[in-house]
Amino acid sequence: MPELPDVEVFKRYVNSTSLHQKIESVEVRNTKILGGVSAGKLQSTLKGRMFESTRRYGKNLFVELDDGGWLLMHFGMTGRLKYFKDMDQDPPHDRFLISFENQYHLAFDCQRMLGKVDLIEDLEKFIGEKKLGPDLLELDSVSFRERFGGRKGAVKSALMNQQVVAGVGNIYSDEILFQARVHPGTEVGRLDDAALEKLFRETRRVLKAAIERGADPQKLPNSFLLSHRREGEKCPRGNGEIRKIKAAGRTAYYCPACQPKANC
DNA sequence: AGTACCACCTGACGGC
DNA sequence: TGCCGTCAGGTGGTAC
Repeated sequence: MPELPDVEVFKRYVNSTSLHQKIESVEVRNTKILGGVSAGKLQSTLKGRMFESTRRYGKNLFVELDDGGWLLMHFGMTGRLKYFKDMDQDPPHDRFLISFENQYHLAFDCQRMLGKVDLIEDLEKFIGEKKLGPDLLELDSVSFRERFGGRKGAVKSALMNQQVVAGVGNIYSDEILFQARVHPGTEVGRLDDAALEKLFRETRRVLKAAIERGADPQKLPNSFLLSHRREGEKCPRGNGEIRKIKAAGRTAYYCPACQPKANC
């Protein structure tokens, strides 16, 4: 689940629940979700501190501590956050639990444990080391075209490559390509400036619409592919039947009628 | 530079 | 009911 829109929603969730309160305790329930930091270091660093602000870059969420430094959260495939008071509300796959002085808790729930929690000193350094491309909501259309220009390979692969542009994964790449009427296997080099411009606009429109609706698939417009990700399902534009293929190593859903393979 | 494949994990689902 | 293979929206490594 957690692509750019989801992580942006998590960021706003942290902003509205967890800032400016003293952290009373920290519990690491499964060390597999830790990045480079040890459980002890994480506990000693967070205890007694407060969260001051948040930042998102691609699919990464950073939470700033009141004495500098950042808590990094990456949600993998199944990560999410939950803020609650009574421990009977503790989510089922709570791997990392922060307890505040106000008796509320923030849980990092991560069923498949592919998410990561870590401590970061320098955001720019982190982004540089990961070689992340620009965040998809931060770059303009010129930079977008530059990032794609001269690349080889399939457009879906490029959209999902965090080193090209950061934030989009399998689900939203399908959505963007559907909205832009581009077949997922289209070679990037076959897209002219107009097509890249269209792709850029649809990327922004899709991501922003998803964020506005809390990244909840149920709340997205019916014109979106997202809730029709089943083979044989009718295309939301009424043009064809949704098909499932392997593209860029992932399962891609698309509408052959809206997204013809003609110019791949 | 790109791609294909595997690994990391748990859990849900369909077939038998 | 139970067992087994397959698959799932992410990332990173390796080999080609």
